[in-house]
This record gives sequence, structure tokens and C-alpha cells, in this order.
Amino acid sequence: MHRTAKRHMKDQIYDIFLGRIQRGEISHGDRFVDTAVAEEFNVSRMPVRDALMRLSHEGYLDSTTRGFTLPNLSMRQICEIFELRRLLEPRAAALATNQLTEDDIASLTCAVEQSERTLVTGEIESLYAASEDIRRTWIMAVPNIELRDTILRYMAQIQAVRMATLRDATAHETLVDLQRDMLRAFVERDAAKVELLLLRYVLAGEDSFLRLKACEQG
Amino acid sequence: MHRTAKRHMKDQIYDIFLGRIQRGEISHGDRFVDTAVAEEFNVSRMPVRDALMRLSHEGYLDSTTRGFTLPNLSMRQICEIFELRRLLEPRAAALATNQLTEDDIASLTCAVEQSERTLVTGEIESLYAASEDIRRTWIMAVPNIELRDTILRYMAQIQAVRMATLRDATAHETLVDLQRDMLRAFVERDAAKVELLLLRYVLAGEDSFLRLKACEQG
DNA sequence: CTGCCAGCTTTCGTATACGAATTCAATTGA
DNA sequence: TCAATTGAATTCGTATACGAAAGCTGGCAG
Repeated sequence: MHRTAKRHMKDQIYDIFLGRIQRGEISHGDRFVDTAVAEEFNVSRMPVRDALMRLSHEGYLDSTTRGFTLPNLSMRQICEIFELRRLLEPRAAALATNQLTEDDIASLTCAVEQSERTLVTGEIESLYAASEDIRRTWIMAVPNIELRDTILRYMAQIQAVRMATLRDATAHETLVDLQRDMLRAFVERDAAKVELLLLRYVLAGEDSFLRLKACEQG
Repeated sequence: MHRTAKRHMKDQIYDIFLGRIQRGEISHGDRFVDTAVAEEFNVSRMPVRDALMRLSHEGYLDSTTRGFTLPNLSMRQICEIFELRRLLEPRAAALATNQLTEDDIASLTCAVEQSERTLVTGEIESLYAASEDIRRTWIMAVPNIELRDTILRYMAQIQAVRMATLRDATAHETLVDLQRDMLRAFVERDAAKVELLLLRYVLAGEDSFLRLKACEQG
């Protein structure tokens, strides 16, 4: 019997939607209504309601008077989350450095190669997928679970932002360079170098975001 | 159905229980069952269930097969939260430094004086209250809301730990000294000094906790 | 006397129903 | 023609009910 079949419906639905959100499979404008989702899963409103309300309390969804949607982050919130990232991610990645398995290193290597290829092809979708792979790999290796969960909590929310910043052609090469350096630091188990590179990575993302925002308005 | 206020029952119940938890009015061993609480509030199980489940998902309560109780944090979790505190609180307090109003400074001064008096009287309850006042004052002045909420999220969970560490007589004087220095740094709007002192404050708490733990086991 | 099994109680998860609030739309009046 | 108002539809919050799972208890066998 499947593991998922044994667990409660509300938890299954929660996991399914969280996965969809984290993988960016949900676009702005999508609206979830408990009754509709319930019909899709052949259950009543209640487990769906539990799952969606939980997701909205955790910030993954926005509970409006007419269904649940992706939250629209304000400029202010995005900047605040960048500050959180600067504080947490360098240290978290440093902690993860010594926990990475050989499989993890292989995944990272593969992802970085995929990332490098986008310098030629220009496929932003591929760059995004590779970046997500890299990030997911080291985050899952962070031994401090509280820290890891804290990071995961806000990452889903700024998914759209990160997707957008990857379209910043100015930073494309810098980004891939940083990823390559990070891989090398991970391989060498050089936690201090990883910490520094992660900080520069977050700062680069913030730069791209601010530049993008300036373009939009200017 | 009663309509004691405009807001929804589940949110009212959530707020009431969160307040009780944060003020430390709930002791280990207390058990909450939705039907019992529902009777107390003259509502059905559902709003109570929503509130208690939300609190448990946020880590304030532990959902067992026999009601909701205060969570028993493992040694590992406590240490992980101390690491989070080291990463976030120094910077958060530094950011708050320039946001403190005159009223805030007055509150801090009053609280530090109360703290100092406990050096003579030895009233740990009073020391705890004063420390909470100090902490609440500067946390509420943190301008980065995401950062503030992240800190608040784990603080309620380690309430019991902090209460316990304040009973560490060895560190009593050190603690009050640090609070006095922090107050001075706040008054002088010296964010760098605040940052350093907060780090030392968290480290002192961690030391006390580890010493306490060693005593218990040794 | 002790350990195990059955059924009994408690508690939870889910289903269904209904009223309230909010939004949408259509009709009416200026 | 356009705006306002009213009715309909949608969606949420809460109430109630029922079945299932997890402890607890008491009796029975060894």
C-alpha cells in the first residue's frame, strides 16, 4: 500500500499543493475554491479547507473572500525577505557543506553543467530548473532543521521573484560563475568559501531584482 | 450561535490561546481537547479545531492522539533555535535601534531598573518579567516585519527554556550587566554595539542552558 | 499473580447542511 | 446611456453527525 494512501486526506492535499507551489506550477490568477478542489479529489470540503487554510497561514497562499490565490508580495516584503536571506543562507550553506553526500555532489555537478549550457542556448527555463536543483540540493543537506524550515518557508513565496530575476541578462554570466565557484567550494568542503559565495549569490539576486524594478518603473 | 464580536470565532480562540501560551499561562501537562474547549466557549468543535490545529502547525502546541499539549522540545531543537537566534537577533536589534521611540526607551529603562533590583531581592519572577519587557520592546521596534515574525515564531516555543535559564544564578549578574549595557547602547543609538551585545546575550543564554543541562544529567 | 486480548471510551477526521457575508449581474430609474 | 439598487450566486464559517483509530480497562487464561 502506498504511504500516501495511509495518511490523512488533508495532509495529502496539503503536500500536493505545497509541492505544486514550490515547483512553481501555479500561476498568478489561479484561484482555488474548496468545493471545486474537493470535487477533484472526491472528498468533502473539510480536508481541502484544512489544507488550504494551513497553506495560507504559512504564507504560501492568500486567503481572499473568493478563494485562495498566490500572494502578491509588496516591494517592501520582498526586500525584507532578501535581508532574511542574507542573514540565514550563507551560514546555512556553510553548515550543509560537510553534510553533502557523493550523490549530492553529483547532482550539483550535473546542475551546474546544465546551468553553464544556458550561457550558449539562452534557455532561461533550463537555467531556472538548474538553479532550483542546486538550491534544493544544498538546502536539504542543512543539518539544522529549524533553520532549513525557516528558509523553505520564505523561498516558496519569492519563487516568482527569483524566476523573474533569472531573466536579467546582465547577471547571467555572473550567476553561472557563482554557481561554478560554489560547486568547487562544496567539492573542496570549504565552508568559509561557501558562506562567502552564498552571500554574493543572494546579493546578486537582490541586485538583479532592484535593477529589474528600476527598469519597470523608469 | 453566539456573536460576541465582529471577528470570526476561530480567530478569537486562536488569539486567546496564543496569548495564553506566550504569557506562559499554560503548563506542561495541560491538555486541550476540542470538544471541551468548545463547550467552554459555547461553540461547536470546528472553530476550536481550526484554532488549535493552526497553533500546532505553527509549533505552539503539540497535536497528540489525545488532545493538544505544550510541545516538548528536544535538546536538538533547542540548540538549533539558539543557532537561529545567533543569526537573526543581533542584526534585528541593530535594525531596531534607530526605530525606538522615547516611550520605548522609557520602557527599557524601567525594565532594566527592575532587572537590577532582582540582584538584591533575588526575585526570579521579576527578572523574567523585566527580561520579557526588554525583549518585547525592541522586537516590536524591528522594522523588518518578516524578520520580526520569524523571531516571534520561535520565541514562544522556547519560553520554558528561557524561563529556566534565568534561574541560573551563575549568570544572573552577567545578564543584568548585559541588559544595562544594551540599554546604554540603545540610548546612544549605537547599532553596532547593540548588535554585539545581543550576540553576547544570546550566547550567555545558550551557556546557561548548556550548564543547566549538564547539571541535570551529571 | 501476571500478561494478553477484547470491547469500551475518547478523540479525531471527514461528510453534510445551513446561515451569513460578499460579489456579480441584471433591471430599473434618472 | 449610465449609475444605483436589488436579487441571485458564490463562498466561507460554523453546527451536527458518523465512522475510524488509538488508548484504557477489565476480565480471562496461563
